[in-house]
Amino acid sequence: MNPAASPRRDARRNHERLLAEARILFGERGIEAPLDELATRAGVGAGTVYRHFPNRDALVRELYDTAVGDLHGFAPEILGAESGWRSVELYLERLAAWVAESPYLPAVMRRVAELDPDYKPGAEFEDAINGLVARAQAEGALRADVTAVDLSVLVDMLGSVGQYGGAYLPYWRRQLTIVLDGLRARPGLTPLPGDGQAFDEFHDMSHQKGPRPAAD
Amino acid sequence: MNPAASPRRDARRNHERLLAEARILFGERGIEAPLDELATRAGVGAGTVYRHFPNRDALVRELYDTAVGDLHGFAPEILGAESGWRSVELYLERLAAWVAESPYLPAVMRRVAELDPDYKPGAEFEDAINGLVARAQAEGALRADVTAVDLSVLVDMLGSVGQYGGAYLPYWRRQLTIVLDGLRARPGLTPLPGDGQAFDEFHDMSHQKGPRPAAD
DNA sequence: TATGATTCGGAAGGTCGCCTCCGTTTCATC
DNA sequence: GATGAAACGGAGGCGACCTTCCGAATCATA
Repeated sequence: MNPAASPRRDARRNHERLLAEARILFGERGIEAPLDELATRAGVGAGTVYRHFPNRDALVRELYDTAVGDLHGFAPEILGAESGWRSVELYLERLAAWVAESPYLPAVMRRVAELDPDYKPGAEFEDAINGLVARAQAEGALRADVTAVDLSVLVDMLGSVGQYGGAYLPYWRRQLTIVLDGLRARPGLTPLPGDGQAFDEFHDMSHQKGPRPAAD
Repeated sequence: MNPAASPRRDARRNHERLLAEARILFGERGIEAPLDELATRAGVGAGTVYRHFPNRDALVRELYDTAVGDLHGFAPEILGAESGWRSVELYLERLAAWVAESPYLPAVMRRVAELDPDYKPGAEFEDAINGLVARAQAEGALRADVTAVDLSVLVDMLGSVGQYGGAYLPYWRRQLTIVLDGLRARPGLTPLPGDGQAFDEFHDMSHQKGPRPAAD
C-alpha cells in the first residue's frame, strides 16, 4: 500500500466518528470506558476500532493532538484583542469555556504525560501568554503580582465545572466575573502568597506528573 | 450474633485501614480501581474486603459518609469567626483545602448521587452558609450580588487542583487570594451575569446528576 | 460493471478483576 | 490456656472486556 495514499472515504468517516464518540464517551465514563461501547456508539464493529487505533493509548494520543490543534484556533482572537486586558478576559473566557466543554481532556492529558513525559506541544504557547500578561500589566490594568501560570491555573479551575456533567455550564461565568474583578489592578489588593510557578511545573501539574497525595 | 456488639479489634483495625487505603487508591486511580489492589495495599485478603463492604458501592457510600462527617468538623471555626467576611475567607480556605486534599471526593459524590439521588446530607449546611453570606454582605464587606451557591462553586473550583496529583497543592492559595479580592465589595465591580443557582441545583451539579454533554 | 484492494463486522480466545467459599487463624472470655 | 465465636486469607469460578482474525462487504478505478 502507498503510505501517502489518502484513505478510503468510509475509513475517514469512521475515523472521525470514532474520535467524536470517544470524546463523548470518555467525558461521561472516563478514558477507561469499554471500547466495545465505543464501537457500538460509533456504529462500527469492534475490529474497526482496532484498525484505526492499535490500542487505547493511540486513541488517547490522537485526542490529545486534536485538542492541541483546537488551541491554535483560539490564538488569533485572544492575541489580537484591542488591549492587553481584553486579551486576558478572552484568554480566561475562551479557554475555560473550551475546557469546560471538554470533560475528557484532563484524563487524556494525564495519560499522555504518563506515556510521553517529555511531549509538551503546548510549550509553544508560553511566550504568547507571557506577552499577553506583560502587555496587560504595562497598561496598568492587570494586577502586577500575577503570572501567566496563575492565569493558566485559573483556566483549569474555571473549566473544572466540565467535570460536573454539564449541569453548571450555563452558570460558571459568574465565577469568571469574580475572578476577573480579582485580577484588576487597584489599590488595596492582597499580595499573592508564595512565588508563581514556572511553566514546566504547570505542565507537570496539569498533566498530573507531580508527587501523588500519599501513595503507599 | 448480637447486632449491637462491638466488633473484634482486628476487624475494626482492618475496617479503618481499608477506608484509609481506599481514599488513597481511589484518589490515584479512580473509584473503579481493582479491589484486589485495595486488599493488597491494606495488607488483607480479598475476602476481608468483601466481608467489610459487600460490594464496591457500599465502600463508596461509607467514604461519602465519613466525608460528610469531616464537614461537621469545620463548622465551628468557620461560623464562629469574628466577622462575616472572615467567615467567608475561612469557608473558602478550609473547604477548598479539604477538597484539594481529597481527590477521591468528586467521583465518590457522583456515584452516591447515582445510587441514592435523594440522599443529601449536606443540605443541613445550607442555612449556615446562607447566614454567613448574609452577615458578610450586611457588613458591607462581601459584594452584594454573590450567593452562597456561588461561593460553594468556588470551593469546588479551587479544590479542583486536587485532581492534579498533589503537585499544585503548595500553590493554589494564590488563586484563592485573587478570588477573595474579587469578592470584596467595592465600587466598579462587574455585575455577575445571570441568576444565582438554588442549592438543589448546586447539589445536582456537584454530584453530576444534571444533563450530560451530549450523550447519544 | 468488472476487478482488486481496502475496510468492515463480529465471533472467539485470552486476560483481568469481581466475588464467593471454606479451611485456618485470631480474638475474647472463662 | 482452653473453647467457641468471629474474622481472615487466598484459591478459583465467573463474567466483562481486550484484541485478533478472516470471510464478507465496500470502495476506487478502468
